[in-house]
Amino acid sequence: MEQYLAQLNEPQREAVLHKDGPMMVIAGAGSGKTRVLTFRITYLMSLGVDSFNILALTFTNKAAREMKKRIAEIVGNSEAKNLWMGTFHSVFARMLRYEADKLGYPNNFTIYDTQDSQRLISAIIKEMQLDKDIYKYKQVYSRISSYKNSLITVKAYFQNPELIEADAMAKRPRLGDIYKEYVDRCFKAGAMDFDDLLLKTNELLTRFPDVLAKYQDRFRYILVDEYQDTNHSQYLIVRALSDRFQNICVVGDDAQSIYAFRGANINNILNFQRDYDEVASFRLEQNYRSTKNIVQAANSVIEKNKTRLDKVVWTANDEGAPIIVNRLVTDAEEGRFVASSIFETKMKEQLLNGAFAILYRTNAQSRAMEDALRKKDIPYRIYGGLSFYQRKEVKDVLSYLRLLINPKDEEAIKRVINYPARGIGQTTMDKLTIAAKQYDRSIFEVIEHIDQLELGINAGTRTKLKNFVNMIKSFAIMSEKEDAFAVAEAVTKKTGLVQELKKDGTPEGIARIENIEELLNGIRDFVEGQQELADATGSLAEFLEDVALATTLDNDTGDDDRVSLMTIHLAKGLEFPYVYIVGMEEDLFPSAMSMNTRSELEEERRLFYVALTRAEKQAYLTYTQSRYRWGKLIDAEPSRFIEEIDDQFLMHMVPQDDYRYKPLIDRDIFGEVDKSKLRQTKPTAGTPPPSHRPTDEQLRKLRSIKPVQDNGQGLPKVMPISLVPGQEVEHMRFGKGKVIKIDGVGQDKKAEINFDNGGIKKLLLRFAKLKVFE
DNA sequence: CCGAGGATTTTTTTT
DNA sequence: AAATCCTCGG
Repeated sequence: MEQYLAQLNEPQREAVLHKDGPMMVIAGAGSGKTRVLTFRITYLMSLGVDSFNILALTFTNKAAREMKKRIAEIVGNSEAKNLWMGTFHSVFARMLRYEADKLGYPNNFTIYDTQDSQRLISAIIKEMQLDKDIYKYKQVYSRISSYKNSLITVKAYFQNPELIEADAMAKRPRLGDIYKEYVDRCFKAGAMDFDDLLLKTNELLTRFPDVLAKYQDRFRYILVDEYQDTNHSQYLIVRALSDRFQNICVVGDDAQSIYAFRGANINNILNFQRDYDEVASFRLEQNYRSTKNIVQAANSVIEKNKTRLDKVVWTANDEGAPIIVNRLVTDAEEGRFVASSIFETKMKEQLLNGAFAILYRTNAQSRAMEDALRKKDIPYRIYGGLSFYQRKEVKDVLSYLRLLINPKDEEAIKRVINYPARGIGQTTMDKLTIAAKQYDRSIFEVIEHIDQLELGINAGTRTKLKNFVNMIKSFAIMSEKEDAFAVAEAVTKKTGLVQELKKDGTPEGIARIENIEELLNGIRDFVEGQQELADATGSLAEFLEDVALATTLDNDTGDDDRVSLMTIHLAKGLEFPYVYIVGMEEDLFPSAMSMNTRSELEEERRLFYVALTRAEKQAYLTYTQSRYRWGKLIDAEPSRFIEEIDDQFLMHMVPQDDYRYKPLIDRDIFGEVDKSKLRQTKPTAGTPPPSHRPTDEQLRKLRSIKPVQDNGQGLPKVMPISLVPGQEVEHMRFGKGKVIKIDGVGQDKKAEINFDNGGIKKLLLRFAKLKVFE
């Protein structure tokens, strides 16, 4: 053990050696928190803590796998295997499988992914004959999702007049009814959506004290990584499980909280010390990842946020090069610049492609980068976007497999009952859906009894339906004897799925066949790989669960050398020597959707902080003057975040003044850049952030910034603002102002506001996110 | 019931 | 620009 402890710095060591009781580790970017977590777990085991009693919750399954591997190297594989480690979703899905019957679910329950959920909601809206322009399925979905993450069940919803009122005000009075129907349908289909995995875990632990006691006793030591990104539902699970032994260790960085949009509540980490008694708190502030320049630049950005814990990240690393900022004319040119810059650097420094990452705010930005990289023959890999398992052809095969495991799976049957086409159309499906509702059975069961029912379906179609059901049943029988791979292969052959694609003959069709083959290979690997593990059976059900909960990063084999392309969200926790942050433009980053409230803007800023701190040696920021958006050329302005970086850490490749009117300076963006033309911006006055370990005096000063309570979290968006004339308000764009009058009702409620420096404006309250002064 | 072709909409981020 | 939805003729 000593040899491992010697690898740690003082605060890291303290965090590892703290044994019992609640503890919080505030870990700055690049401060070695994974190392602390790993060593802490091995340390606990070295003290005799049984690996069965340790639960570690990570952000991706890949992170869990890697940590497990490293622990296995120290304590041996057989011990490491017993650790419960994974994402919240996968760990509790596993737990729910054991306990499903208590909640009335089959233990082979299906996990609906976002697409399944949205399709179901879409269908419900249609069935209820609601206006789809008012009840947009995506909005309804995210609404329901945020209810679930706040533990607002259907029952709780209908008991809460404020929520009902809020939805009614938003012209969606039937939202509660949709919610109810959605939950019922999921239940009947034996399906849980992503949010259910957490919600039902909460339900399980609350309703069954004996179950709670069992898991409390089992998980004596709980560690949670990326705690700043947990939502209320996750928070309650952790609270409940750690309640008995109080051995709860949370690790996180409030400055890297970037998932509020899916319910993450930054207050979970800000209030941790209030939630538990006698919290031991540790701060990891030394960054081992990046150059001084990058660390300080990032600090200068995050300082602009009001809501944060006191923490000063510093590094003993080299000064490093300034961050290079470049302006390009279009997004295509931006791509060419990045590609040629990567090419040059790679040649000059003799680097692998893996040393480079291109990060962007939205997935749509990857295209321009891809095109440029492909032209230069630079291998790359895109993470995120549409995942492999969500591609149509792959999902079709998976739907067949899901159906034979759980015939009640409504989304699966709707997807494949007529693909490949077998003469079962919408009319028939409508009849079946109505019958299923009427008899309170699944569609599959209705078809099984089709001859006893009078559904107005003609004999020919009935035969087709029965054939379909029999085919699925034959697969189910087969799966009792054969392994997952054999079954999957039979499915692709017997359903005529592959023939259908072969017939098509287009390049897309061929690519789709290849994807299906890849899926089959994946299943084979799974079957062969998993059977070595004691508790894994390599069953089809298990494979499907893995697939449903796989994060995009999880599938990364990393065995070939490529440039990485991904959104900044996905890049959290990763690091690369060279990082290109592209699309540094207003309305793109920060996103146009996130500039209405301070808390949203602060989240964007944290996102930028995350992006910058991914870089070890060199960061590049690029922006364009115009870019294609929705197929149209849009003018762009440089992001405010560029200005927020202290100038001394930047190097602009293009002069900043009069950029709109002057033609580009004489340089070849495809190749050489005339270095004499580069301008290092003059250092500005003011206190630069500490470049080496700060003195105590400096620390005290810097830490005197108090965290501000943020109330822009969780559900408050739901609440309509009630304004009266005379009230003082603040608007993100227009600043402070006074309300003159209010008119309109509900959705159309408008306020006339006199802004101090914007004049009189009429704003729809539904859109204008105003801050009200008391 | 099926598919082609046109109209419409979409972009924030993801387990 | 691309994906999805919708309509209409066969």
